[in-house]
Amino acid sequence: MAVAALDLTFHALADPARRAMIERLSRGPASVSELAQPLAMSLPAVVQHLAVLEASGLVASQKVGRVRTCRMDPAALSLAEQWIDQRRREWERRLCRLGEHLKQFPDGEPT
Amino acid sequence: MAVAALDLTFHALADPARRAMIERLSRGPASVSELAQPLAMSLPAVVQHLAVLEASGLVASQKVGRVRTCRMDPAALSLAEQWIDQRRREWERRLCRLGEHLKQFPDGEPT
DNA sequence: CTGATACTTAAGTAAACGATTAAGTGTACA
DNA sequence: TGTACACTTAATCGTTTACTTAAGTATCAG
Repeated sequence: MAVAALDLTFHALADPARRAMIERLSRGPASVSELAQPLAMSLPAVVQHLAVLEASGLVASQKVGRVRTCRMDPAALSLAEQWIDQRRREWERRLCRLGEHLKQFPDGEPT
Repeated sequence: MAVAALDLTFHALADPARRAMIERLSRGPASVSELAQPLAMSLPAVVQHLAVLEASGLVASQKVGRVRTCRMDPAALSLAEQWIDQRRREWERRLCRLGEHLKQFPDGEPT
């Protein structure tokens, strides 16, 4: 269940244009045009990237008049961060166990 | 430059099979067959996923005799985690500034 | 030497991606 | 009213992905 959410989130983060959009939105809301302005691509391309970001939950938007305002939602970002952190912790935990183990056998691996 | 590295890392993390492989490797080294065993796909498919993981630097492997042993490298993971953390921090920093601002204008937005 | 094991390589395929251009919709404003 | 603006939709196109099967290579065990 959470698997698919991580799929969408990491996939959304795997593109430099989409990360640039998130970097912009982390500094505050922006319209679609404002998001598109620094990017070297057509507006429809930007909108497609935006759809990927919205599908992942990283970004939400609402339209008022003729301008759509986008804002970042850090919750999806935290989910991804937590997954990474858990893997890193598990890796470190294993190193600790390994160290404790080696202390008992000062002159080489027991097995 | 670091952009391409994040591309590769997030792309590597965007697939459930590859995340499963990393989860396995966070608990210790494993052979290709061991990585493949819980996955519902052919061995060549697993090897292709492994190539993606190695290209991102998340995993390294070496062959001894006929068995290739894979181990996780947490450095690439940290790089991704740092990018996420920076975005979250910037978002939070902006919330703080916004709060300070609103304190000066208790009855609505100044602009 | 023979056979089993552990990959490895190659080739092919269906679907997803990332972009484009062209045309359309709905606001805002003079 | 009419024109510029801010998207929006649709159709298309070349590339990359995520597999597959089939066949090949290199150990190791007896």
